[in-house]
Amino acid sequence: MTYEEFGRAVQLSIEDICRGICRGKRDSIKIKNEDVAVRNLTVIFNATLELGNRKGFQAMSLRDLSESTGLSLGALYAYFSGKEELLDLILTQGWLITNRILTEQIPSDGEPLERLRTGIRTHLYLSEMLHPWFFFSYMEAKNLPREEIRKIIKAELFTEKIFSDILEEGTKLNMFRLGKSNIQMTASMIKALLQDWYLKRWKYTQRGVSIDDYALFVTRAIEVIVMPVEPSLSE
Amino acid sequence: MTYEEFGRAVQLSIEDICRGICRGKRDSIKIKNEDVAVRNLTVIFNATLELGNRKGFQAMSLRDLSESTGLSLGALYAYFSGKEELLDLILTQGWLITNRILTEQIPSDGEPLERLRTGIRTHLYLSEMLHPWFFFSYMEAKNLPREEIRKIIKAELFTEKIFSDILEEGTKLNMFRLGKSNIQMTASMIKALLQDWYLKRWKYTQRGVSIDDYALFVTRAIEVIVMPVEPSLSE
DNA sequence: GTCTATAGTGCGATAGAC
DNA sequence: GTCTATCGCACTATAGAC
Repeated sequence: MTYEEFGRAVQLSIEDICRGICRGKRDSIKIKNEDVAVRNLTVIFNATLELGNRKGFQAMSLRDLSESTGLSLGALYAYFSGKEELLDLILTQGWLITNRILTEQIPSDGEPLERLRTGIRTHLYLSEMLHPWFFFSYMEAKNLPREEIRKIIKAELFTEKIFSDILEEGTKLNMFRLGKSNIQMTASMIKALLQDWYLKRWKYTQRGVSIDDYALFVTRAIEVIVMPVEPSLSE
Repeated sequence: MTYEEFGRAVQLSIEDICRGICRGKRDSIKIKNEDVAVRNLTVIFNATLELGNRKGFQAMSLRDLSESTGLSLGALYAYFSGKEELLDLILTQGWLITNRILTEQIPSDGEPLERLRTGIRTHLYLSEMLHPWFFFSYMEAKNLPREEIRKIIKAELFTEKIFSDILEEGTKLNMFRLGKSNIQMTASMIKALLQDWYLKRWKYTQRGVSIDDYALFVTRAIEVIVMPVEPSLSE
């Protein structure tokens, strides 16, 4: 699977996220016309992610957001009750979608090696598709209230567990060769490499490293570590 | 070398950083008594790093800082001209020290494998010793003015180059087996793993993974990738 | 060198016209 | 649904007493 194929298979955008929110919160949201609500909420979210990733969510004022969206200060409050709720909406909804796609796309059975490869590619592709959201939620995590932080930590560990489960099964089947403590460390390492893609995208873009190049590199690196005999990185 | 040994060899603390600043800025700083200046600047820096890492530098008010340091609002302004300069002081000085220690500790000649191992350990140990500073500068980087961001990017690439130089030399000497494009990707991967240590320290601490455990894991993982025959990760 | 008091600014949020 | 106008508050930074 390449990123292009993934893009065709998984139609997904910030707009879909917004539609989900509108449906879910038809009571609390003050806008009755769904098309208007979805359209504006999409503009608001994109602007929030852009401003937040550039100067930080705290530093972004609602006046900035107003200017950037073309909506007035007053109008913004028809879509959320305050800055705090805006943050919560973005994070919660993104997290729901991420989990759904990861669970859907990574087969729960089959060859561990194949599942490992699919897991790595799916996570990379998803983070590419929702790059502003992934970057935002990583960078803002530490500034959140305690309850939100617990959610984010749970999400981090959930993703890691997807990989450690695969590694564990492969080890049981004697296809991977990892000691018990190294299973968790390796899963953690996979996560770190997946995150580096969206945290340092400027670097990879600048070097002409495509997401499929990166996926291939990570896959091979992990395979060398978990497999008894090497598919070598050498050219 | 273990972390404990490193700690004895490299005496270093936030206080030393502050003394460097006081000496360097004897003109602009309003405090004449160096001992007082160093002591208070140390308190200010530690509090700034703690508050900044918990709620974000932008969200930290000087009132927070005043309460946390025990100095009054007015007194703080004897040590820096404003929030912006405070940020600049912390980042610039930390960066100077980091570069100095990395350059000092990683031998510029010798066996590439040994230099690789030393480089990994030195960076890990240094980031552990100055953990609040490393975490802070990573997380605040994106919110900085353009000129500061250029500095940080330069620092990122500088560290990466230390590793890609080692990998390149080892490849020339036929001790490592890496294609040209994989040299840079591997160096980038090393950086990502080094950064994961200080970005997710809560996770590793929680799991009882010590910094020396982590250093060993990373070293072995990288060795499996760069070396033709494996020192295996298996137990 | 450190304090208290306060000036001036820009924020989040709301009210009420359209 | 969206606007403008404005309230009350918290912020950065400074002035001047001690």
